[in-house]
Amino acid sequence: MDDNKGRDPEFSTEPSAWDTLRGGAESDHGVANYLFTSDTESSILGEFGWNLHHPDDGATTEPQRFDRADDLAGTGLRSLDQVAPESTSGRGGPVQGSGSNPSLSSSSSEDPTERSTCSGGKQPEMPSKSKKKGQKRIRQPRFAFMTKSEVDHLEDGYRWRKYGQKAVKNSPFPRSYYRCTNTKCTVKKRVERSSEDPTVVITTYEGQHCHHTIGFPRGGIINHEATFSARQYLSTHPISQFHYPGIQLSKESTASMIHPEQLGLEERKPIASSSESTPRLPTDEGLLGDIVPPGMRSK
DNA sequence: CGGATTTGACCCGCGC
DNA sequence: GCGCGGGTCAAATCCG
Repeated sequence: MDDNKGRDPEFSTEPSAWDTLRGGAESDHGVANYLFTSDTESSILGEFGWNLHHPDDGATTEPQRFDRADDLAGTGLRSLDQVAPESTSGRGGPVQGSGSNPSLSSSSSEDPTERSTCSGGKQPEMPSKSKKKGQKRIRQPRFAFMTKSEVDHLEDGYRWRKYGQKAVKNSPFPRSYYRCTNTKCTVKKRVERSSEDPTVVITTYEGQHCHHTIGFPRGGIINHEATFSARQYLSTHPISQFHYPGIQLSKESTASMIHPEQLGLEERKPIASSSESTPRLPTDEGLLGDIVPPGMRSK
């Protein structure tokens, strides 16, 4: 809805972004892409708390972890500018509100961790429409996964507000942009369908929640056990600190596992590459304890 | 009426 | 330098 108009290749038949993903994986900046292969994903997912399966369907997903923006280059989600920790999106308008007042952080989270992860240390407010020029934006860590599902929306225990939708080049399906409704939370996610396989939903999370989940308003549940396990896993597997508990497919979903091979992901970098040894994020200190919902903590 | 969504405009980075 | 494409803003609109 924008510049795309007029030259919108929206319905072109060219390869999709995910085609790029398959073979175009390139981490120009030597950034490590973390991809859970079929070998490890199940265990990791399980321990990770990704109950990416509908209680009835047993749907699964294929997650990929991106520590930095650039890494998404491989996913076709290229050219994701770097967002400075202080400003997830330079323009930080009202909606961006997240940053509105990190220091305000209320109640349960006054600890520094929350500030650092939630607001990313972002400035309380950015003049709208004045993205700091010259300031390279540093993206927050991302975690993407593909889900075979009829529905786009995965219940993950958080509330999201849609703030944009764009036509994706070479794909008949638009990409939707959501951000966490929590004012202190800057987490965002993109949802799009694979142009190649319309049944595949690609969800990319960016940032880390600094608050608790709200549960599943639509009747879903959070797998506390799994999440707890995830905590334990995370505590010993820094790489997995990126934590999104309780992802759940909705009823209509007929999700099933998508194997890397099917997506040509075997061409991607192996899960554990270089920096995995130290996959820690700048803001991960004490993170785990903060992003785990209270109920799970008490466990 | 307030919150969520839609959607056109704008900004920015990157490739050519 | 320019055009393309992605990402975000924000006013308008929708909806409960």
